[in-house]
Amino acid sequence: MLDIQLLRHDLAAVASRLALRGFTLDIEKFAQLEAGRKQIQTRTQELQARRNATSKQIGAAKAKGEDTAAIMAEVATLGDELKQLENKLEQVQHELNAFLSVIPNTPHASVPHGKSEADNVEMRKVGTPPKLDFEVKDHVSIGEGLGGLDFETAAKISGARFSLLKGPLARLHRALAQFMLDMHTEQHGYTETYVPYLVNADSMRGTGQLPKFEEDLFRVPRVMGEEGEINFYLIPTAEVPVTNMVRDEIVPLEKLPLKFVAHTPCFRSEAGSYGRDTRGMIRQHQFDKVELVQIIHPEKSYEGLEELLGHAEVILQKLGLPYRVVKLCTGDMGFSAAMTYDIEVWLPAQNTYREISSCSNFEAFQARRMQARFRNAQGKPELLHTLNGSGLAVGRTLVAILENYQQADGSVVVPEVLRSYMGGMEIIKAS
RNA sequence: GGAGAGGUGGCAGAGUGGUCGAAUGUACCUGACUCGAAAUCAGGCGUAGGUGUAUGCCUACCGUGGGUUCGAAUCCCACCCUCUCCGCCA
Repeated sequence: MLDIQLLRHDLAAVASRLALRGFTLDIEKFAQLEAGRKQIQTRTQELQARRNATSKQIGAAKAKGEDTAAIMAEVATLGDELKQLENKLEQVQHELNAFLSVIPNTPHASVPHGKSEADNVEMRKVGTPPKLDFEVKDHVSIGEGLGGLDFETAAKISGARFSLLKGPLARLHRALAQFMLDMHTEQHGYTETYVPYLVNADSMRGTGQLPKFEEDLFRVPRVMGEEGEINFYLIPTAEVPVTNMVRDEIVPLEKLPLKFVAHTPCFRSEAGSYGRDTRGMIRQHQFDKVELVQIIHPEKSYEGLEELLGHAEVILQKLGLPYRVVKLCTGDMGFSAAMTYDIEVWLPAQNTYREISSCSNFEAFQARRMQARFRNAQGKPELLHTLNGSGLAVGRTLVAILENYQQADGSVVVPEVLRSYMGGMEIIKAS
């Protein structure tokens, strides 16, 4: 959510910044909603003030035992208009709120301008793609060849876009998550958290998934009450429950920054991605991810973003996986982000880099929706900044290991840092 | 699932229809006293919004949403959450 004061005072500037990311702000609609709101609100408050004053008179008069019939008759005439105005005001405020809540964040000034993925800017390449002097297989062939990856059974149990791991590959998956958690808690200063996987609508609104992206989520109906249904939502990322820990909270200044890490499954409906990445584990309805979240002082958030990005990169470095970092352009950034770096890992079978982590600064965009604040040096509540990034997507990391560490005979070498998590196993062979 | 208690300001905790946005304590800020601090004393101290050049004035907010009333923290209804006991249970 953008600051409504900013829109009131500098509408044109906000509109032009949003235009950079391909979003057209309906200036006229905003002006019209605002004008309506102002007029109705002023009139409503006038009437309320009059009603309150008169009611007080009645109270005072009654206390003295005077007759109040005349004043009561007078105030009674206010009732209808006031009720109407109050309803109107509520309606226009709802409209205004709905209007605001689908406006994306404004990009940071340093974000490169562009329309799509093609305009993202490569920051650096780290590591060298392995030279494989044999016919390179993709992770599906490798995994199935090892007898540890089974899409058919997953499809029988659930359907398309699910996978099933067995034996050493299932263990490798677990090893990866453990390794990442250990790195972030022991080396990078994050507090490990275990969080709910089903969250309420307020939490989804807080981080920006709702109201605009409901079709990307799995909704779990909970109660059908008189007021309508109450839903749970399956988390599409641990960002949602972890960031919402500070929703409606005022965090003491000295506790900042809060740094949390969580390993959770993520559930995405992948509506609108029909036909994309249908083969393999790249795009699934369910996948595991280790997520880093920082709740941070506004002046420190860009520093924090670089740091968080570095924490994610270390994982790839330790695993010996080649990757590159790209800075997303204005047109490719997510709804809530002010700046985003993607980390892309090298996948030999695709002969390209594929996204394995996304690290963003949301500035106060999420915090404003969540009313997540801290008490500043003057003792006044002020909005926090929020950051998050994958550190890393576990399934895609598994894919990268299978492909980068594959051998001519179809076996896969276990990266050294994972061996202690694998009971000392150095190589995964077909059973 | 059954029975009961409760949700009020940063925290604790009064308040059962009329100057209650809310006593009191505590925390915090300012001043006095002090070489300085503690203690003491005096004053200040919620959030959001509207409006005005301005001291300011006004509105809303006592879990959430409805309702009754001239007037609701206070009465009524529904829901959410927390706690205690019983039952069931990974």
